[in-house]
Amino acid sequence: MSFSVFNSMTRSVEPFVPLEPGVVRMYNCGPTVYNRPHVGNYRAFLFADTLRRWLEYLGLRVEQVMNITDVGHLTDDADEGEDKLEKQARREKLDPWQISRKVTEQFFADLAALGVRQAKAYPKASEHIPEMLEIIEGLLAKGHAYAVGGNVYFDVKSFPRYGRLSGNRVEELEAGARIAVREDKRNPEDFALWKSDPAHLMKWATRFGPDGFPGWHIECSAMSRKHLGERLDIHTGGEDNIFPHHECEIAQSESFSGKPFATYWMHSKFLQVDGGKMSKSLGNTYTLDDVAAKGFNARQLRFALIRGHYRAPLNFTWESMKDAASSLENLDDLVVRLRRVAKGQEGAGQPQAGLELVQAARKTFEDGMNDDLNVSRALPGLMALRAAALEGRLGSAAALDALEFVRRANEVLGVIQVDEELLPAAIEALIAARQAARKAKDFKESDRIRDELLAKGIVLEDTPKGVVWRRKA
RNA sequence: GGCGGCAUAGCCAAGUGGUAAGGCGACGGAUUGCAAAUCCGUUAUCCCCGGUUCAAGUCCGGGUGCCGCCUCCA
Repeated sequence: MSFSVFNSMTRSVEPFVPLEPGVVRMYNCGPTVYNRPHVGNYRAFLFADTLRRWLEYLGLRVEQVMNITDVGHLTDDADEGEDKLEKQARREKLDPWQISRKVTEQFFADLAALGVRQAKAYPKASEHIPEMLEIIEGLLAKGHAYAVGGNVYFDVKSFPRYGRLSGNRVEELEAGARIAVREDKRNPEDFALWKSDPAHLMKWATRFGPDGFPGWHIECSAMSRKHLGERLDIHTGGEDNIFPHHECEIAQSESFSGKPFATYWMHSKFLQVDGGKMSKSLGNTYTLDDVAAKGFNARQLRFALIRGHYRAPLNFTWESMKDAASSLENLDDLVVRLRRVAKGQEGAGQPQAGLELVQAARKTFEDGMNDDLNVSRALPGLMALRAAALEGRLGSAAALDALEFVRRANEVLGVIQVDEELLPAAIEALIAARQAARKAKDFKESDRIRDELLAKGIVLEDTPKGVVWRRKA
């Protein structure tokens, strides 16, 4: 079975075939850095990371680029529309550049904590103004855009395919318009490539005027072109990006280059919280710190966010967070068990026993991931392996094979504790002291030591073959 | 009003028309110095109403509910 993905453009699952064999050029819509990202944002970024990791598992080289939008978007389309970065800057009494720098650093720190692999580049909108202007000039020259005063608009009527991605029809958009139409646009659905406003703080002087700044969509067209070329294999984003953002990107990029922009459009579903929407007013836009305050680490959050299918709504609750943590603990335990079987400390007598179970587990995992990154379908492969290990159906050679597989699977999941941890000598001594106390039937002392270890996060299990320890999640 | 997605056990969540994966939790039993872990067992008329079919969670029609977009929120 080969890798298939759901393409938002065709609304169907298609086999994934890169333009150039062996290489995938992928552009991920990144954050607007005016506010620290929250669990909802992480879901979208973890989806992109999982996709990249799966492509790498399949042996493809992934050229991944994620943009950092550090030029403020207007909060609305009216003339006095305020931009998010500038609004936040005023709130914090900083200038917008300081805000974007601060939030960008925070964003990278969060990604690192979540175990997200680094993209090839994280281009910033503010550093690609010339590239944007090049496209704008090109669109003007080709008659796809027009300048009015200090503003430049894309002429949507010049691009008949506009609306294909979102399924929106221009006529219907007009009917539903709720924003006062700017009088300088030829048509209400035209969107800005470049705007001018003397009151704007982040601005650049061009032939259109001294106080200009880019429209929202142009940055992605410019930066993807610069870092990945005119044609992309995959373009991702949250489902909210489909319209207008991606629709406009397609119009600009394809009108400019005359080539198809991205082959596959992939969008992740919004995260729900407590069965409803996540919003600042409800106070449920949790950050990594909020999650930590509830006693969960980033690894557990990563697992909670990737274990559902990226295209299905995922309901985030503290209970589901706890479930995920417990489930993950068992995956960690799987590795520990396999290691013991591989060392011959337990398991089936025949080293080769259960090799076919490992093969089946691998197939379950790969079939699931190949099916449009269906992590929920893939995970039972690992769980089945744990059951096999517990039931003593694996021999040492099979366990070794299984360990290898789990290690590889975790290159994709990025959540399992696969490396063997050695305990500090002081802890080892405590375990030995407890064993001595138990032998002497001094259970009061042995239980005291067990509690002491538990407080240090070490759980002891007395198996028929002796005591084993594991780290409490 | 227009476009799109979703609805499966207490909770999370798979499911390719052929008789409901997996996880978390709960309950009963075994095991244990007590626990933990583990083992055995129990835990779903698949949102509602019609229809197609030998057969529907899966297809079709109609409801209901939730989510997203409709000019700058992943």
